[in-house]
Amino acid sequence: MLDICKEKCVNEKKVEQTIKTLPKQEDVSQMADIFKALSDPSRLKIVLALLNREHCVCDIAVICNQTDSAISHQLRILRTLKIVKNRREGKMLYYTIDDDHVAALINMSLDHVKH
Amino acid sequence: MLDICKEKCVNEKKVEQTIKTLPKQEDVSQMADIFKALSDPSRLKIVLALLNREHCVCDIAVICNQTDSAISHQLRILRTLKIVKNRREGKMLYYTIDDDHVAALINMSLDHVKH
DNA sequence: TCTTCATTTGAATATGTGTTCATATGTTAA
DNA sequence: TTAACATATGAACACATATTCAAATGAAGA
Repeated sequence: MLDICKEKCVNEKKVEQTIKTLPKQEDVSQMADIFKALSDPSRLKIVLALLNREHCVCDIAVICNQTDSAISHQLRILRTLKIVKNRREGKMLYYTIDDDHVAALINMSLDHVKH
Repeated sequence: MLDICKEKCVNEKKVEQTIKTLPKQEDVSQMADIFKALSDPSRLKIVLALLNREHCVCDIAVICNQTDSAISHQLRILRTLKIVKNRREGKMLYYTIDDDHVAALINMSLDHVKH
């Protein structure tokens, strides 16, 4: 399995030891998914807005200076990842954050930006 | 500026109040950059590996089951974002994490995955 | 019912991104 | 200098993704 390594510069012990510490590939993928959700500035801004309070789609559109449609597309992605949820009130849908860890993640990245 | 809103469903007060809470656009972009760096499973795996200990490029390649070249490309991105740094030892370059917040971010997302 | 309006959806397009392959650096030892 | 090797780089490709536009839902009121 690691035979090839012997002909290369690989330090097998270090490699094996680190491999043991890695989360399952499936967990790695899920972690990446969360980060990906927050990796687009438009989507991040939506989340930041909803972190302040609930908003309907067209309010978010104004806040983010984007089309209702564009916002709706992004909200669907966030909904699929269970980062946001919505409640209907008449014609309008009010969105809120549906994930406790998101706020913590974002605050941490804000810290990072502010050195 | 917000005149258009009066003809639409927008709640100006809520919108204005939320806009005040938003970080500067530049900060939002920088936050998104960090998340983007961790949003690719291959790149995330590299960071996870380096979180355990320093490794040279070809060790990382074995750990991640990828080409030296692919790893090198990803490391450049992580280097540019100052998430990793390297030190030379002979022919080899040993990479380590160069960012205190990254570990915290990752642990938080691990929590998230594990509910 | 019909109209209006908020939101969603789908297709199209333009732009971004990860990997591969071939080639270039730069270091060590002969 | 040369050869061998670890890593980096650039171009090319295939694939993902955000936004736009047009059209479809679905709710409320006339």
